[in-house]
Amino acid sequence: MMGKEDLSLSLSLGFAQTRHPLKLDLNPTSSPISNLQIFPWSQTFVSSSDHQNQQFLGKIDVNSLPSTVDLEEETGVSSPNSTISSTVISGKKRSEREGTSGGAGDDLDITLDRSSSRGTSDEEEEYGGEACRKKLRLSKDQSSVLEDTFKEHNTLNPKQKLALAKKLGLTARQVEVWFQNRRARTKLKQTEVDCEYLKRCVEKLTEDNRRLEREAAELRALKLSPRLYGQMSTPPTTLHMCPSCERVAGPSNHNQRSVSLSPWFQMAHGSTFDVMHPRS
DNA sequence: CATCTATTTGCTGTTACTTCA
DNA sequence: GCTGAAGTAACAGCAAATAGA
Repeated sequence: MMGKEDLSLSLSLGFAQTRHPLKLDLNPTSSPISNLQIFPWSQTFVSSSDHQNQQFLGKIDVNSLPSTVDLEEETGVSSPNSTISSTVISGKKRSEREGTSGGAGDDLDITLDRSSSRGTSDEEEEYGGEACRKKLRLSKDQSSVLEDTFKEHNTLNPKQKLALAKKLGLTARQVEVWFQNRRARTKLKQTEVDCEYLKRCVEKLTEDNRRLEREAAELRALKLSPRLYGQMSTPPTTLHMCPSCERVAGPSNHNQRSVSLSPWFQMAHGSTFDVMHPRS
């Protein structure tokens, strides 16, 4: 079984979704998320000849396509070292749809891929003619290899999928499902991290807002006091807000993070006021 | 070249099973 | 042994990309 620690190892904003990229760039320079590991393989590999694929090929020989025995595995014979139980299948729409597919691709193994483990005739025979949904538990070794492979590539091309399935004694469909679920878990974990970060941002902004409102009220009170206002060497109107960046700045230090304030303000609040890192 | 259709692939949400406290 | 929660394998449905007609 895989713990949360395992998941956290693989968190990445670079989660490769080529069609639905996760675009959440909250703060590229200071976000805690930026500390998370960005995998070098986050770009999806499509061609079997690219570099990442070759790295993968170094571990698994994808050129040796599954034998006849492997094809039999594809039809639902599960790993001998896996725990198997069965239950009545919930639905077969996809199986029916995909079971009729095939023939268009030049790689039969790949074409058969999605129709495997979906209540084929072999499977039905194995479970007494009743369509069954097998729920197996992957062994530690299988999970470990899958996890290692996922760390290198979070998607697999058909050849890699088949090779990995062969290596693990699983069906290509099982490998595909595992990777789908693994990507989903990664994304969920990342969403949780992003959510926590946004929460902290909201809390900080809320606090900043409160503090600024307090300070504005104090400034208004000071301005209404004729004695204090008359002693000011610089009128409070020397504070400006930049219309573009909306930062408060003095007359000569536009866009600086630490803003020098008028003496009357320093009296009340100290020497400087950091716009981005106000004192709490 | 534009359009249509079939196929593939990944994502999301759900279901069902396993494990564990 | 029972139970609920958490984890996860397997699935359905959908959308987007792609290839071929």
